[in-house]
Amino acid sequence: MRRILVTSALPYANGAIHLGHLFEHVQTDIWVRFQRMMGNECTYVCADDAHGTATMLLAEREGVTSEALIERLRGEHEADFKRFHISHDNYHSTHSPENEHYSSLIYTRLAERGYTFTREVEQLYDPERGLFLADRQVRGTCPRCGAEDQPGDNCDVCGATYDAVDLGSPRSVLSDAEPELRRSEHYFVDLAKFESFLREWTTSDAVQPEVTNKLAEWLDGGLKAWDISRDEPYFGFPIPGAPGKFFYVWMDAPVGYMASFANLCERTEGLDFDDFWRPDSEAEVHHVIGKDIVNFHCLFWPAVLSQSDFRTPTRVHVHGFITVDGARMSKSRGTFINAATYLDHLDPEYLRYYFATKMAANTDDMDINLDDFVQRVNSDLVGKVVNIASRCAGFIGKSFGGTLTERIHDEALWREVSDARHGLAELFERGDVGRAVREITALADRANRHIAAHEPWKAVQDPERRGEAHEVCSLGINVFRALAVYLKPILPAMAERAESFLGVPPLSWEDAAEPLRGHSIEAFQPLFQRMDRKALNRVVEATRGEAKEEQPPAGAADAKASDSDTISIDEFLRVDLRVARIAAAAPVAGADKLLELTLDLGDHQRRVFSGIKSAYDARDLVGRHTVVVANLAPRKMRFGTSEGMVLAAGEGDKEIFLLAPDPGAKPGMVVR
RNA sequence: GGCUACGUAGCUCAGCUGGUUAGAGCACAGGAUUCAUAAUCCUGGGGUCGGCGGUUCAAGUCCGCCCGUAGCUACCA
Repeated sequence: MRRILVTSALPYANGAIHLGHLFEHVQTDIWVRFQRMMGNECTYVCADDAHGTATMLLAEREGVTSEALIERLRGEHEADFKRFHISHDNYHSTHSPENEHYSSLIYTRLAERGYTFTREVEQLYDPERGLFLADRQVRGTCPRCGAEDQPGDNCDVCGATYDAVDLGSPRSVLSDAEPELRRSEHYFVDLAKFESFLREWTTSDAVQPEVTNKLAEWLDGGLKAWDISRDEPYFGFPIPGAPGKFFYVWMDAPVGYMASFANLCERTEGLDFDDFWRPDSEAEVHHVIGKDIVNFHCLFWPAVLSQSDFRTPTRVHVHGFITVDGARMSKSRGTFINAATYLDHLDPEYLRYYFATKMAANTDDMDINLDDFVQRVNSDLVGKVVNIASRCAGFIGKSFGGTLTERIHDEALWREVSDARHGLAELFERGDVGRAVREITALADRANRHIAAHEPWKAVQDPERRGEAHEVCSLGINVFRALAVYLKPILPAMAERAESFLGVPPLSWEDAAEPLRGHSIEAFQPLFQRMDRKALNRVVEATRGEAKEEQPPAGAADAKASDSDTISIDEFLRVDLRVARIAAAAPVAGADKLLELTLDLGDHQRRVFSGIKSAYDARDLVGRHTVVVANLAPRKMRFGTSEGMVLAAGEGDKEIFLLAPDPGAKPGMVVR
């Protein structure tokens, strides 16, 4: 028997559980339930990630203490996961005594052994709020492309990466105050000292190959020291022996896995913390995470564990991200769906099943397609799998006294279904659940074909073929039972209903090895309802509603798409057309169709990229007047941001004719 | 900008180390059937495998460039 500890990434305590969290926890839960069905001891723990500036500020905005906020969210998160049948053995918090203990212990051991040091750091400080600002809490002008109001770590417009101190005219997002540069002593983990260990660990089978590649990038670039301290005020744990300094949230977050487990051990007979976490432990530790946090889990975390007398993870399972209908989840599109909103309208197992069809062992992103979602659930689960039980149970009940035959009608078919348990177990083990689901539905197809070919509804009328009808339907029930075994990690509630229909104790994986013979079953009750597309639409609508509540001032006419071919005068007037004088024009290095135009709009100048190079020479344009769409949303282009569009006629290439007002028009004049 | 991945039928995806006419499910069309939750079975149409170029007897598969998407880029978590 394997002894396994499994974790999902800790949801952050600043919002509700949504589809993204659910995907990860369902994925983990399927693996965990599979391991348990195989007879392994599998413990699954998680916790809320409670610390950091973001929680602190959110609590402040809500007028509650950080402790009250995180306790409320922890309760909500735990309840949401429960309703999705996520079988956490413990759902703890990183703001716990156990976590403080282990975080301090790990830090102290690293410090004693010379793996930490301190250094003065210059950082922007908000004088009004009295705290140091993270890069994301500062906005200003991009030092590379000059775009205004960009975050302090990288530019949304040109993609440049920089430090917040390099921003032009910086502002604190908390107070709008101008930040000051202040010095402060920070604590670091000297990651460079772990390089040879990490080279080995990251190329072991603890991570997927593509993750090894990604990690090689950091290793090859040279590991920088990891800043693990933050100055007060900060919601977190004080660093021992360092007044006013707190552990950075990412220092204690992974320790939260240990802490949650320790908390569980304290009240669980036979579960011993050290059995799992001592360096030579033979138990397994598996982390399931998204690809955005591999550096924390595959560099920092194994590094600190390796030198603080703890074992390193057996395996880190990295998954990709989900998009909905081809786009990132978005509140305004109604696709940033919260667990609670979903549960108001739909059965959690629909989503568990659909997620399962998408799961693979790689780090590819996966798309949640709402139409596909409904189709897969209805045609695969209800139309194929459950249908087998549904179409056979009636005959068994009405014509054969509710008892299955001793004999198996088609040994070859049964063997095929039964033997599939070996291959399917391998697929579940390595996380290739999508492929497992495809194989399971293929088995359901086989059974439906077999039933159709032997026509029990006709055979049952014929005294000579009555026995055959009984055998065919009995085999159908047995196939269904095996499929229920295979689907049980994905659909635990459906499996439970199947167990009571079949009159059997909880199914384990090896139950698929042998069929039921001469066994009595209960009357059939629908095991799974078809999914209603309208209910899914209501989820999307409700999510949009939540978005509106949160951001009332959103432009009302904004998203309104007109069905008609004509537009109203009001719609036309929303287009702000202005006369502009071309103050400067230059080709763009590296672009073969673009000219960079500097336009004078009377009271200000702006930069516009225009695809007119094929028809105009830059020098001929300077001084000309033309017409520009002045309120077009700025467009991020490879060479910078275009702040408008000049109007021209023609098909392109040499056939481009720039619009020009008659003489007398002045820059900035409104065009109607 | 750099890095790691991904881009195959309307949709979701399979195609291992390059090897006969590129596959599946769903959707769609036609037929069969009626036991079953408008379920099932049979047949069929549908793809210049993101684009261009290269290596090779042979490329969806290898190489280069380009386009698009996602994540990362170490102080958002």
